[in-house]
Amino acid sequence: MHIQPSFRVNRTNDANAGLSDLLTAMQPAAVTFYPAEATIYAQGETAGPLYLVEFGMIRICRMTADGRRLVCAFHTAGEVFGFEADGTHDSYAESVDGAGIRVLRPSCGAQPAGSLLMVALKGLARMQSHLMLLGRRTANERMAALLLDLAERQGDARSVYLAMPRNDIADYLGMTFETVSRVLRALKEQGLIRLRSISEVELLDVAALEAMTD
Amino acid sequence: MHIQPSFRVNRTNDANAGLSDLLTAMQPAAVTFYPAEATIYAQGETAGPLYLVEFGMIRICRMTADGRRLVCAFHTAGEVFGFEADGTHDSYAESVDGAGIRVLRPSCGAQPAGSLLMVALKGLARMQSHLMLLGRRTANERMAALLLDLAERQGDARSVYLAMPRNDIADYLGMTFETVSRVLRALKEQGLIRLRSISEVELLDVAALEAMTD
DNA sequence: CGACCTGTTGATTCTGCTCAATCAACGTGG
DNA sequence: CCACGTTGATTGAGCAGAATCAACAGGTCG
Repeated sequence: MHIQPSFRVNRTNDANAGLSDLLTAMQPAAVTFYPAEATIYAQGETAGPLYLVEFGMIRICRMTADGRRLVCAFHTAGEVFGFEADGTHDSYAESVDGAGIRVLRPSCGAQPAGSLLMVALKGLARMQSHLMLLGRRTANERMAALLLDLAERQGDARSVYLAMPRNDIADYLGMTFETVSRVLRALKEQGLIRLRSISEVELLDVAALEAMTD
Repeated sequence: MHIQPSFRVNRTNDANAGLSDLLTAMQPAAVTFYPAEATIYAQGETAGPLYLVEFGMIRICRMTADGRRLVCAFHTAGEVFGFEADGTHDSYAESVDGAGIRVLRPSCGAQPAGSLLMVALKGLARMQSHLMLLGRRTANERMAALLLDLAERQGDARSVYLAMPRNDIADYLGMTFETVSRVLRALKEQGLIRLRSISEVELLDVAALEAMTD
């Protein structure tokens, strides 16, 4: 069966596929700096533009009525966030460690829907993995998956920098920060990782970690 | 701040928003019938067209290497599935109870990216709720959320028909089918629901169920 | 009727949570 | 410089919710 270009997606599966198209279609605005813990948009706020991370780390969160929080996603340099199906944000975005954000305004003539779709589809794929993580994986497996994911995004297969505190990791992995501590210790005692510092993890056995995530 | 039409989304927030646009842009093919348990596409298969559910129910699944399954989504009449970020499906789709599916082929002249994006964004929103469900809700709350979701999609606020077996429900909610049974019993004993039959649930206290989901 | 499949229920185990103490790293102010 | 308070991380003890293991009931189909 044949598919149209609008369906077909870039075979070159680099992390920034579609991004260059998107940028040429947008008028890049200036970079705004958001200090640590600063809010980029709030839950319930009217949605509008998209945001491109230039540097630093961003978390997308949701909160239940009684205060339980889930971190839906972390975003680092080169990633786009701010999609919303209806007019309002049903999640909120905050800077984790101080981040530079560029607002993407659609330029008049261009039709960015194609590249937008591609970025949205990447988000879908990422979320599906996250779903599997939360629904069908143990605490150890979840941590292994996060470490490998971060390592890949940082372009370093051996060492991972944890820009976010334990609390954020816990809310991303669907557990408590105490369990995050314990799981890190467990992985350490299995010889899979080493804790260089509180926010620097050395991956000693990448193969074993990957075996835990599938 | 002003946003472009391509960003703006239909304010009339009916379930089928964007679908009519999509259908006019596509050449609707004939409806294919998939019997219960039939595979629509497999994990690892090359992705191509999109699929529109005409009747019946579809499940989108993922499987870990050691056989743990997660149902990422259920789709009923009027919903579109089959999106994939890269060229291959990293999930698989099956008919739950016998379903009619229409393959959507992009027509040559049209530019379906806009309506496609809208459908994809709806999928994103739905998945985010599912993430919260799996990450931060108890078994009872998860079941309440599913019941309300199905009731809304069936257009009936009082009664829900469960087209899928307990096993599918369990894998959608990230638990075991035994727990599904127990949770249904717990909700029944709390006077929130009534089990008309094995696959028919009457919602006795919608307000209380909604209070459990936020 | 018997085999089988789905669903329910019970008993027990176990993973991860709750509650709580401790510790290290900082920043502040006397 | 040191005492103090704060915050984030680690660790421990006990507990709870859901999983696992197992038995059993009800329906369907050969």
